[in-house]
Amino acid sequence: MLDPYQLRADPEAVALALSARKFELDLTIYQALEARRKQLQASTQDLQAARNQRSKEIGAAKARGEDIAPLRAEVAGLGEQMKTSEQALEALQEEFESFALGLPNIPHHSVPRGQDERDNIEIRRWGTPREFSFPVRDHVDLGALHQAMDFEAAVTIASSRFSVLSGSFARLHRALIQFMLDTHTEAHGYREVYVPYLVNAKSLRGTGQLPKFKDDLFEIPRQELFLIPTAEVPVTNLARDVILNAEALPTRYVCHSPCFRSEAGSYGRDTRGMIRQHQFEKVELVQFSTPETSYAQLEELTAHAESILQRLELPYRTVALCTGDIGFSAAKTYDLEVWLPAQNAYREISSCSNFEDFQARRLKARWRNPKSGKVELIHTLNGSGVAVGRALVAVLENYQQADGGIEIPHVLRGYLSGQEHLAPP
RNA sequence: GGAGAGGUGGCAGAGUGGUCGAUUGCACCGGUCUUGAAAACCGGCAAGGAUUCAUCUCCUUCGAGGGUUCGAAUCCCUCCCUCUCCGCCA
Repeated sequence: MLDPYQLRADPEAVALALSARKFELDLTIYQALEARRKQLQASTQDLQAARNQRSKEIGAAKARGEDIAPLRAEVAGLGEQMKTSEQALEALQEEFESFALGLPNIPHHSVPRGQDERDNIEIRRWGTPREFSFPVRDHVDLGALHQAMDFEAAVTIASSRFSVLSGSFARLHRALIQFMLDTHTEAHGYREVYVPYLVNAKSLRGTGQLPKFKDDLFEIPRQELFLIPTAEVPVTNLARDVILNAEALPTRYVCHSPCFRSEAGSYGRDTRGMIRQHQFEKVELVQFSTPETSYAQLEELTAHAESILQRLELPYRTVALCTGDIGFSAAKTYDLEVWLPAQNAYREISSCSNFEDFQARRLKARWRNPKSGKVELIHTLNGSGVAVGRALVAVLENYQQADGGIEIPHVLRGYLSGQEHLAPP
C-alpha cells in the first residue's frame, strides 16, 4: 500500500511514478473518492462529537439528581442520523481501500526504466558456461537415465506440473536444502525459522498476494486458508502487528518451505520437466530493516543468494529488473539467473527485492525510532536463497558427464556421505 | 470432540452502565540529587485518523463482528484465539 499522505499531497507525482511501470492511476476516480471521503468523514465526526457531548451532559445532570427526560428527548434523533452517516462513511472507506490495495509500489529511482524483460539490465556475470564435448541431456533425460525422476507417476497421483523424485536425485535435492540452510545460518547470520504452510487471507493481504493475485494461489475454502506460494508470506508476517525494538533491526530470517502456485495463465510455458511446478521447494531469505539501511541490505541479501550459486560453482548473472518488469509490491528487484546448458540460456533461480514500507503499511509492521521516539514503519526485503528445484536442475545439467553420470559439487559431498559422483544405474 | 476459565496500553494487572482512553506496578524518556552510577524524588509516556503551516480541538480503538442504551471496557448474541481437565492422535 502506498503512503496515503503522499498520494493526497501530490497525486500527479504518484501517477507519473506509476506510469513508469505501465500502471495508469485514474486521478479522476481518486480525486472524486477523496473529496467525498473528506466531506463525509468531517460531517460524521461532527455528529459523533455532538452525540458524545450530549451524553456527557446527561450523565452530569443525572449525577446532580436533575430530571434528564428533556435532554434525552433532545438527543433522540441524533443517533439515527449518526448511524446512517457512519454506515455511508464505512462503505466509502471500503471503496477507497479496495482502490488503494490495487495500486502497485512506486519503483525506486535507481530502477532502470523500461517496458518489459528485454529492458532489464545485466549488472554482473559470474562463472563461465562449460564447453561440452558431447550432446548435453536436459534434466528430464538425466532423470529418466537415473530412474530417479518420474513425471507420469506425479500425474497419476496429482496432476501435471508435479514431480516424483527418488533415490539419488531425491537425496541430492535434500542435500541442496541442507547446504543452503547451513550456509545462510552459519556464514551469513540468518536465524532459521519453521512456519505454517497454510496461511490466512490477512497474511496474504499483508505481503501483497491478495486481493489482486488470488488466482495464483491454492485455496482451502473450508478452513479459509491458502497454501503458501512462498515462505515470504508466513515469515514476513512474523512482523505483522508488531512494534520492533531498534536493537532487533536488521532482522534476518531464513526459511525452507514448499511453495504452491496454481500457475494460472502459464499454460504451455515450461511444460517439460521441473522448471515450473505447482509444488516446489525454496529456501527463502527475509529481512526487516530500518528505512535508512534497506538498500544496503538489498545488496547484502542479493550477495548472500549469489554466494549459494558461487559455492555450487554454477554460472549465473545478476539482472536489475526494469520498471516495466518489476513485481507489484517491490520497489526494486534483482533477479539471479543460472546457466542451464540444455536450454542454452540463463533462467531465473532467485528474485531479491526491497519492498520499502509497502508491505509494512499493510502489515502494521513497525519499529520504535529512538531518534524521534515515534513508532514508524519498517522496510521489508526478501529473496530466494535459492529455489531448490531449479538448483537441482542446474546442478544436474551443468555437472553431467558424457555417460550421463553426475559429478557432485564439492560443497554437497558432505551431505551425500562423501560421494563424488552419481553413476547411472 | 466434551467440560470449564479467560482475552484490557511495550509487559504485568485493576476496572461490571456516566469526565475511563482507562487506577497501579514494571519497562522506557527527561529532570533534581551525585565526582560518576545506583537508589530516592519530580515530571512525561498507547495507537490510528480528521483538521491545521503548527498548536488547539475533534473522532475511533479495551480479541473480532453485531445488538441493547441518550451513553458500553462494563449488559446480550455470534465468531476467533489462549489456558486447564477429559477423549483422540504424530
